[in-house]
Amino acid sequence: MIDNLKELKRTHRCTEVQKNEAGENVALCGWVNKKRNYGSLLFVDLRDRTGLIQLVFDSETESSLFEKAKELRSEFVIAVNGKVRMRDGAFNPDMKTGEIEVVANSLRILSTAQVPPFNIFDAEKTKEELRLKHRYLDLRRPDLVNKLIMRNKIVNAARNYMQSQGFLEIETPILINSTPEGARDYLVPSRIHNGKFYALPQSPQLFKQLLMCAGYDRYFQVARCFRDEDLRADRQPEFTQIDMELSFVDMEDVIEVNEGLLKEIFKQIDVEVQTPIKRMTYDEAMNRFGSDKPDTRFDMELVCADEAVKGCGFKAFADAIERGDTVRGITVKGQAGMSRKKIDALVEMAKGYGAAGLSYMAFLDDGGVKSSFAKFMSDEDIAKLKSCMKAENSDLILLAAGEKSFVLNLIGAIRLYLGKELKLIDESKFNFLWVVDFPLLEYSEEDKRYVAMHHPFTMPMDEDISLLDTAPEKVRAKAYDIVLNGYEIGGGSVRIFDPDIQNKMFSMLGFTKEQAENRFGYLLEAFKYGVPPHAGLAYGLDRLIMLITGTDNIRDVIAFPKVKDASCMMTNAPSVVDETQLLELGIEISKKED
RNA sequence: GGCCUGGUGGCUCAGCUGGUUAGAGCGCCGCCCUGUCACGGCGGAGGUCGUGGGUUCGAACCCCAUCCGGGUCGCCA
Repeated sequence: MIDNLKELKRTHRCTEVQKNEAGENVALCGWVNKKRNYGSLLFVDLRDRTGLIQLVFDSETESSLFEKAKELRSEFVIAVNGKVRMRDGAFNPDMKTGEIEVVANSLRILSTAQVPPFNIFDAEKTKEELRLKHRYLDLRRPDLVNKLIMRNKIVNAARNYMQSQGFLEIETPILINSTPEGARDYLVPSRIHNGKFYALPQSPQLFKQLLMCAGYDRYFQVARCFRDEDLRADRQPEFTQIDMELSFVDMEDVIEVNEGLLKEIFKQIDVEVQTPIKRMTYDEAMNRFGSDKPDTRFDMELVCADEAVKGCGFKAFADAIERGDTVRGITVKGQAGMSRKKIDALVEMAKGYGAAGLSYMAFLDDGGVKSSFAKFMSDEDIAKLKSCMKAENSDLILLAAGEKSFVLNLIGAIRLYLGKELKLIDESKFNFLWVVDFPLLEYSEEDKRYVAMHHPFTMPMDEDISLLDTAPEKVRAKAYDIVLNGYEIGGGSVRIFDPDIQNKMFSMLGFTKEQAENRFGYLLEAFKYGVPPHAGLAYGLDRLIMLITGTDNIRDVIAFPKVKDASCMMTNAPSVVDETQLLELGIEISKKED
C-alpha cells in the first residue's frame, strides 16, 4: 500500500538539517540509500540531491512503525517525521550530517522500488552503457548531481555577470535555414511546405549579427546548437554555447569583457584567473606545440630539425627538406629507456594519423644510441641532430618528416599523448591562453578552393586586406580562441560589416553572387540599412564544465547525453516514425546505398 | 567510413596453450543481531558466457558474420 503526502510538508532537504536544530521536529523526503537492520535497532540513510542523513528506528519506536521500517528497501521513496538529535558519540566524519540523526516518529512509503540494476552509491565502476540506459538512476549519483549543480552555478554566474555588463539575453530561432557550409545540419521537414526543410542551428551566428543590425548592442544567450557530425569524448551532436555579440567594439573590447567573465566563472571554484590572459599567435602555437589549442601545463615543445638533417645520410629526412617539407620532433627527457613496445605504440599512433612512420633515437647513458635510423647517419649527423634537439644522454627524441601542417599536428598529438602518459601535466593548473592571428582562409584540397577557417563573416586584419588578391593564405583574421588546458573553450571574431569586403570574401570562397544571395541574402540586405561594427564570442559550455568539474567525458556534464552513434540509450531516439506522419510530410524512405 | 578496444549471474571481474558439474567479491532473498554507517553471523536462490553460423570427439576460449558500447583518425566553417 502506497502512502500519500497528505498534510506533510517537507521542512528540510537532507543535509540542510543542522546540529543546532537538535530537539526540533523535521519532515524529510527522499530515497532510501541504505538500510542497516540490527534486529531491534534500524538505521536508514535517506538521500536526496543534497546528500545523506541518518534516520533511526529503535526500541522506543512504536512497533507498527518499526515493522514498516523493516520493509524498506533501497531506492524506496519515503517521507518521515522525526526529531533531530545529536548522535551518541558515534559520529561519522565522512558525512555532512555525521554528527546528527533523525529519530523517526512516522514513516510514509511514497513509492516502492525494484532492486536497481546497479547500486546508486557504488556505481563508479558500472559500465556506462548500463548507466545510460537507466540515466534517471545514474543521475541520482552524488557525482553527477554535483556536476549538474556546478553547471547550474556556472551558468548562473555567467548570466549575472553578463547582465551586469549590459547584455540582453535574447532567444534566437531553432528552426532556421540550412547553411551547407561547414558541419552537416540536422534537417527538419516542413509539413506545410512539402519538400522543404528547416535546419537546426549550428550556432546563432547570423541571428546575433542581425540583432546587432537591429541595435541590441550587447546580446547574449545560453544557446543550444546542433551539428550532425561524428561524436568524440568531448563532442555531442547537441551542445550548449554561451554566445555573445557586441556592437561598436574591436577585438580588445571583446577580450576585456571575456576576461571579466572568466574571472567571475572561475571564482565559483575558487580559481583566480590572472589577467590579462597570455596571448599566443596561431603560428607560434602551431610551431611550439603542434596545436592551435596548446596545453601549456607542460613543456616538451616541438623542435624544427630542418637545419640539422639537411643533407644528412637518412634519405627520408634529407629528401623531405629537399622537397620543401619539414622535419619536426620532440625531446622526451629521461626516456631513452622507453620500451620497444611503447615506442611501437607511438609509431602505430603516427600511422593512425596517416604518417609513413615515426623515427626515434635514444641517447644512452654510455654515449651510444639506439635508433630506427642511426645506421644511415654519420657520427657528425647524429651530433648535429642531438644538439639541435637539445637532447642529452638518457633522452629520447621522436621525429617525423612531411608536409608542415601535417607534421606539426602529428608531433603535437604525440606530445600530448606523452604528456598524459608520463604524467608531466600538473592537473591542479588552469592555464588560460588567447590564441590570436588565425589565418583567414585555408586551402581545401578536397574542394580545390579556399575555405573560411572560422566562418565567412570574419574580418581580415586591416593591414592584410591588400593581400587578399595576392597571397590569400597569408591573410590573418581578427579571430581569437580562448584555450584552457589544451581545450578550445571558446572562440570568436570581429565580423565584416563592410559589404564590399563581405562580397570580396564570398568570391574568395568561391560563392557566386547568386549563392551568397541565396544563403545569406537577408544578412547582406540588413547590412544595407545601417550596420554597426560588431564582434562576438561563444563558449562551448559543456567543455567548460568538463574542465571545471575535472572530467574528460562530456556525457558527465549533460543530463541526458547521446552515445557515439548520436542515439540515446534511454529513449532509443532516433526512431522510425508512423507512416501517416511521413505521408503528411510527403516523405518516402528509400534505402541508402553504401 | 578506417583502426584499436570491451560484452561471462543484478553489478564488477577471474576463467592458463580448447577438456568433466563456469568461479569469486558485492548485490539480492530468508533467519539472527541495540550504535552501525563498506555493519556482522548463518543459510539460500540466481548464468542461453551479446547473437547467429562454422571448425572439433569436445568451444566462454579458435574462425567467420552480426548486434550493442567505448576510444581514436577522417569529419567537426
